Amino acid sequence: MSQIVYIGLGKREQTKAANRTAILEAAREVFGEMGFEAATVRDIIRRTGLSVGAFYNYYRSKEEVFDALADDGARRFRPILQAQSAKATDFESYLRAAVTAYFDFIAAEQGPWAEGAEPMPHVRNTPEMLAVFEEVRAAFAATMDRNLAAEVDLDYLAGSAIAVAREVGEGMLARRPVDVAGAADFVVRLIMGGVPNLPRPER
Amino acid sequence: MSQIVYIGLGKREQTKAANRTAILEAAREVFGEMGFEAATVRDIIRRTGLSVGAFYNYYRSKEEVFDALADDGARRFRPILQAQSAKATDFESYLRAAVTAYFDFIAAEQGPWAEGAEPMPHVRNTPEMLAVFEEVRAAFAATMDRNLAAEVDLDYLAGSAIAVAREVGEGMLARRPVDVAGAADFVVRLIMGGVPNLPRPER
Amino acid sequence: MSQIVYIGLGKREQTKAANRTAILEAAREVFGEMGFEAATVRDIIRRTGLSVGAFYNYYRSKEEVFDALADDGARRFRPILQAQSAKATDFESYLRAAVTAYFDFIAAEQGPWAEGAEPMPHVRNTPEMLAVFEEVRAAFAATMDRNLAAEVDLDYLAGSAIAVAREVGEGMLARRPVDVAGAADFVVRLIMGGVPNLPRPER
Amino acid sequence: MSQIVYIGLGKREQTKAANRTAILEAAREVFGEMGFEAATVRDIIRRTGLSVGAFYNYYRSKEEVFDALADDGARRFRPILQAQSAKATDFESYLRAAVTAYFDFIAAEQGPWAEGAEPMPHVRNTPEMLAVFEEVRAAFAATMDRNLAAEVDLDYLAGSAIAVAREVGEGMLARRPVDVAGAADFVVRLIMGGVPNLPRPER
DNA sequence: AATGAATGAGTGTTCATTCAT
DNA sequence: CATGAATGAACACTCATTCAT
Repeated sequence: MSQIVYIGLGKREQTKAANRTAILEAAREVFGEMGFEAATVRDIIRRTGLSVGAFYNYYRSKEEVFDALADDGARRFRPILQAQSAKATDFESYLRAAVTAYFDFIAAEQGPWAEGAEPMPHVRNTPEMLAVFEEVRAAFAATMDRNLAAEVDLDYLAGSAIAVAREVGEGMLARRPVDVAGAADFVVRLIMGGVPNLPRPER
Repeated sequence: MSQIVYIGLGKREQTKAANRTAILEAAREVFGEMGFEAATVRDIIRRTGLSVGAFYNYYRSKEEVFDALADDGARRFRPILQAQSAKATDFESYLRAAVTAYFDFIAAEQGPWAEGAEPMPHVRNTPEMLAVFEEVRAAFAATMDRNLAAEVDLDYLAGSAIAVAREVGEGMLARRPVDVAGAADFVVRLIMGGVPNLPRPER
Repeated sequence: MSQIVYIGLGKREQTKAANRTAILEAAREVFGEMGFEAATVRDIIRRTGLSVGAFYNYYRSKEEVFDALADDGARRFRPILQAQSAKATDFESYLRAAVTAYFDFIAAEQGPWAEGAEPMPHVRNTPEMLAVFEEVRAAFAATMDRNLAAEVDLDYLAGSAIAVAREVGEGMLARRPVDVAGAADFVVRLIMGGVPNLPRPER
Repeated sequence: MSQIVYIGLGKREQTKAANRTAILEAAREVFGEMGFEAATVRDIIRRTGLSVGAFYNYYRSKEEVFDALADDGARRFRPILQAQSAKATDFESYLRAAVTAYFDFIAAEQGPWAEGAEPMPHVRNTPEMLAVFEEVRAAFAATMDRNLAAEVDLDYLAGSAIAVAREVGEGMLARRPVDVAGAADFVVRLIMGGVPNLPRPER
């Protein structure tokens, strides 16, 4: 008596999963570019080719996608950061790995913004970003000297590191050629030793 | 009994200027309390006692008041910055003076944002904001060691310093009590010497 | 020292009042034809030539117009009914006067429904109707024999009288020529004496 | 062990019929509880365990189920009416039997409408409803005095009687306890002898 | 047949902006 | 200039209906 066993997902489930992701990705972009309030559900679905109705088949409200983004962001980013955190023997090497990973990421993603479009948006207060912030803060605490970590203002520090990485990342994307290693080096040196420690750019 | 003689502005001009300012102040409050998107033009004019129509006599759009607000901030902040720049003998003292001035400034302005309100929406790159950036960059160049200044990536550095100041400034406003000196010290030490140089917060 | 005194309303106020009324009338029709739920705000304003926005300048919500209708209906109908009630010496004469007034009213209003259109709608449970119902009930109580009024089921009776008047009124409008007096006579006789008392229609 | 042999309907047909009925019953409940407009197709099928798609296999639209419901009521009620008509010897006894049958019928069906729910939306003139009207008119003609019947406006009368029965029936359902006999008595007496003939309600 | 995801017109409502007064 | 009523595009969201599976 034979029975065919389907492993994995049927076509329907595949499409569903794909749509869910598509909406999520579109929402990430749109929220990033315009902010939560300014972004409309139509802005989001327009990028997916789906209908307004479909949006509500997958998420119950605009707020729900926003929340889902936090989950997803944390879910995708955290392993990367955690991997670096695990490998890293000290704070500096963690920082360098994390910043490099981030710069690689945005360099790879910059595609859409490549030409003419709005400048790389200031993504802010996305739940996703808050999750990343927490991750970074925790990694800072974990990889820093125990004493140091206990004595430093970790919120200010993590916030500053992220702010610098964002700012420099944005500048990096605006320059040709895009120099990930150089930008990362700048960030790491600034954070680790301040101005006197800064790399000298090539002429 | 004598007539008062207005020199400079007629009564008409005075009211006009007063209305402009009233709208600007009301807008600052309202945007602070509800965020740019959520705030309505009616929310703004309601606090001025003027009519919707009058609003459009003074500003062409909601966006324009918003920009005027950023502009106004920058316009008022630039002279302060320049004064510090003139006084400063070296980079660190300039940096400290500038950051302290900035923190004093935002602490004074924060009134409406006081507690729990939405964060100020992302300030767009007003021409005046760019001017502030240039101001800082120039001051960095001027107060730094000639050699150092020539060899460091001043755009990245000025951008980073501003980003850190903004980030820490925002954090500062969210804490009670608001500690301008402590926050400024954090920024200066981070920029001047990186993590090892950071102040230890009081327990 | 002369002063022109405007008596009455300025042009603005006139238009405002006219619009308010226009919306109310349109709402009366639309709610009548489609019912509260099915009726849309757009259905209402379409008949006024105003814009959606204007609707909300006059009424805060769809529900509010509906409620306003009750007020208005009571306000307009009650005086008529009360006048009859005051004049009437006995129940029968009141009933005849009220029914005749109602038939005159619908005969005069039938204009819009005249040709082709939907049959005269069953307006029901409009707050307006409830107000009229109460009026009729009170008038019944007032003009009936004291003993009788106390002993009869006034809710059933008023409801029945209104139902009959509506039904016969509808029939009346569908016949040519429209015979108000005859229809009213039918209703009065049926209510006053039942089938044996009914008028014999002319052949 | 033998095969069960279905006579008449195959299993397929049985399920089909069952589904049709299930949808009809669910719709009766849902329309009763929320009103036609507020009720959604999903509300209906949710109670049947079927899918939205299945709904449309049985009825072409939400409106169609609604009409089917009225139709169904009329179809089931007509034979009852005809039976009374056959039995009745005179007009009054027919009227009483018919009204009582109607009140029994709606009292039995009222289940879902029980307390506080929206009133059943206005029943449209289903062909079956018109048939009921004709039935009543014919029975009036048949059971009335030949002379009387010839001389009275039978359309107005049948319409009035039905309107009164509906109105009082609705009122009856809204009172506790539900008093079929009392309500029927009211209707019959009103139609047969008008106000002076009305029953006196118990105190 | 049955399923349930997809569709998109439609809902009540808001609000920036215009313009007659 | 000031006023505030009018405008209509836009919003988040719903739901009857269709249709690929």
